Amino acid sequence: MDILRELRESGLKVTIPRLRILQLFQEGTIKHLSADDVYKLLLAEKIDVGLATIYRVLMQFAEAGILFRRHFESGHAVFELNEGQHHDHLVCTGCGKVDEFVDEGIELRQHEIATERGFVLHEHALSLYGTCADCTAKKVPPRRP
Amino acid sequence: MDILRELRESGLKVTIPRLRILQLFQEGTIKHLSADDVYKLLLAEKIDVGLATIYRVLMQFAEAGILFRRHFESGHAVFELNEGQHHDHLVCTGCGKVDEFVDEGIELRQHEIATERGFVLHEHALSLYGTCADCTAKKVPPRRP
DNA sequence: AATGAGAATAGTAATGATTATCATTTGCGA
DNA sequence: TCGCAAATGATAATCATTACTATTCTCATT
Repeated sequence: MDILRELRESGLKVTIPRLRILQLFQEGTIKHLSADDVYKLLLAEKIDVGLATIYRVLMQFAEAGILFRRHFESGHAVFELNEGQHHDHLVCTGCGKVDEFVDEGIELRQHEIATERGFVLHEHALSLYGTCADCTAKKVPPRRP
Repeated sequence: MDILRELRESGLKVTIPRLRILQLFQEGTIKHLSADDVYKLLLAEKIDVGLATIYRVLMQFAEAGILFRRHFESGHAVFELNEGQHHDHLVCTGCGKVDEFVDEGIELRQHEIATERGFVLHEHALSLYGTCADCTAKKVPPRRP
């Protein structure tokens, strides 16, 4: 299977926790998961796994480029599958929904800005915070993220 | 003084910790300070202040719009003076230096993107991570932020 | 200037997310 | 199959932040 190769190529042994965690992300039911989210989901599947293992594995996956780690200024990290295509995030402060987008113009401009200032750009994080259509309809007030 | 008015207008009483903390930011020697940075700086000035007070005051200042709270995905928050003009950040992963910039084009595009997706935009955070000219010269390797 | 009510403080305990430790178990190449 | 390094689960430790509380301080009113 594809998952197995991906793990082995990263020098990681194929273990139950790693397989299950990777599957969770590949199912794609929820794209952004925190360590605790993963823990609860696995416990619900009656998989005997320690929280420490989850943190370890998520970190290794991020190192290996299998997952991305994001922050969304919420005090805890969330992870999502690296699907090649870079993208930024649009987060609803009402319901927590996360939308994704790519804008070539913004990407380009970022590189120009970095270069103008003598920086070599490695990475960037752009998150927009707002109220989504649903929450606007429900009159959920804006909240600082 | 101007600081006094700013505090009173926010409904905050004028106290030593608040004055000193605000001064730290207004001096502008370092623009981005974490709660712990502030704590250490005040202790160095022999000001008897509790860490809890710092967190409380920084939060109140942020609520009052006197300071901004930022994250830079480093696991802890940093604060900076609200000088009216919105700006984004360019962070060097080598030495931690933080540069600031504003780009009207990016700002505009962000609003368009949010609107296209039915979001009402309240706020956004754009941080570019790279290696600054100095660190490039010193061959400091890139690091994930 | 003295006073008093409520706000603010320092110290510390508590919390939540994450990391380190370590004895035990497991994957997998020889 | 065997053996050993790698990985795991349980738990303690750490780090940033928040909650709690008795004491102190600010400031509008005397």
